[in-house]
Amino acid sequence: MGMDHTTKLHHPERDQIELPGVLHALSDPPRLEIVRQLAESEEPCACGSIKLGLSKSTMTHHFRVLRESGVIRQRREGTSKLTELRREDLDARFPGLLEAVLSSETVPA
Amino acid sequence: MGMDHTTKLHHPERDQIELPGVLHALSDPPRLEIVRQLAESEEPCACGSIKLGLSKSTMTHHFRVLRESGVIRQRREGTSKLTELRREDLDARFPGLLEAVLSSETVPA
DNA sequence: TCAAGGGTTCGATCATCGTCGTACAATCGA
DNA sequence: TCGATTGTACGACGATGATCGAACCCTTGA
Repeated sequence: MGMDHTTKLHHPERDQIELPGVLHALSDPPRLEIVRQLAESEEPCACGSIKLGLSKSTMTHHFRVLRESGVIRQRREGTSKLTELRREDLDARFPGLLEAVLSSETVPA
Repeated sequence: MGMDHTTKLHHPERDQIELPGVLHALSDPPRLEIVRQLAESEEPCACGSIKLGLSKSTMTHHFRVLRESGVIRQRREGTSKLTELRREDLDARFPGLLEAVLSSETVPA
């Protein structure tokens, strides 16, 4: 069976999550949409269940940006990869930020 | 005397302020610092009173990004230009966002 | 053992961005 | 009118970023 459940994926520690990095991660519409979908499901969500009409490699890129900035956490689960929002870490580090971002309209203009 | 007090500078209407644009504007450290300083003074502030060790043209660039994304408002006042945060518009559009951004540490790591 | 599903890596491409220096414009004070 | 102050416009340049296709890897199920 697989060892090392929280597989070798660079996740910053809570203290190392930087505001500019988070804001940059969230400033891209596809990534914002990913985050919204993760927020809605509230449960760890398979990477591939989020479809935005982008290629697989582009999705991998976006998930990496989100992960390395500290917005999401990912772990292997069998053949797929489970993704979830780092709500508690974000709330601890930047109180109110995630909620403010999530509560704004999806397609305002 | 000068006519047209709110001089010809593209400011988006409140309704047209977009979240990705705001997040992108705030994701750059120099711009974040500008916003913090504007928030501290709480009064319209001369462009040039904010010094970050960047060239004039770079500062102009950053002010434009902030203005066109709807984060700040600028108007001519004599020889200089007064800049202020669009607190009310931002709060109306994205409640809690500005406060969350401003209340986070300046140099955390 | 092998095939398939799910993700990653790599290189390429094209766009955007941050920064600068120089030149320019506009306003006010002397 | 002149000069000083203040900010803008214009390229330019290097860095970063978003996107893709193709090749590859890893796990599971047959």
